[in-house]
Amino acid sequence: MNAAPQTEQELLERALELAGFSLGEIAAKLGQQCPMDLKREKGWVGMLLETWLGATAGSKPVQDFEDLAIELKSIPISYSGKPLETTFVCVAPLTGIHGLSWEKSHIRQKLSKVLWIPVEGERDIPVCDRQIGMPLLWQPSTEEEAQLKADWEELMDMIALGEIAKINARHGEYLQLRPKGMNGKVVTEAYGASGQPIKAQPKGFYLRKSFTERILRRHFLHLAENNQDR
DNA sequence: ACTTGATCATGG
DNA sequence: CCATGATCAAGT
Repeated sequence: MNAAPQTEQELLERALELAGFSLGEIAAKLGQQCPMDLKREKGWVGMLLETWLGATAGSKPVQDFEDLAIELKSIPISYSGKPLETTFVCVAPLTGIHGLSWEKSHIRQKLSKVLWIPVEGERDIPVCDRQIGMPLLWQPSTEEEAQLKADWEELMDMIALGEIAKINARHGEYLQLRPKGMNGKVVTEAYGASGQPIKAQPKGFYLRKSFTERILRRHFLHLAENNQDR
């Protein structure tokens, strides 16, 4: 519905205007029905915000706001203000990874600039009543990027060595690999232990809650400090 | 209580 | 199948 924002400032202003509205109010403005729960429409909140803000990418493997190089992420928040879920970033490449570096990786590109929009996510709040929070435009600090890079290199080393069968969600301090697919039967091409092609379950990169919690806390604590001065 | 592994919808 | 958008729910 809404046209793509032309500048970062315009995108931020639109996101700021969303704060305080409920998902049901925004859905109504878009002529959409609000689902009773998210069991069968897990991406509904993210799609709603994309539509409202004028995201352009669709299902292309680029940032939501390609021209602005900004990725949009909604993040479900608990009553205590902490993330209720990990954050999916992108699928992990399992083949053709020879010579791939963090600097050239898809995930680094996606995380280079993210507009986080917190949304109430407790299941006892009806979806239509859940309120949208203050947006946060984030770029990884030097430390954060180093942490992500370290995890990424550990995980990608396992993939490159054909150890995909050994990978589980326990690897990686801030970035983890988890199954990504319609169900456990979906398979894709990967490398086996001796370099031979094998079939494996597709994997996705997810940010652990401890990482996103720190992003949110740092930002909103900073705001609180600034407000004390006024 | 919390995380891991599984699952759902949609479009190309 | 691959990509996007994620949350559910079993297991520990």
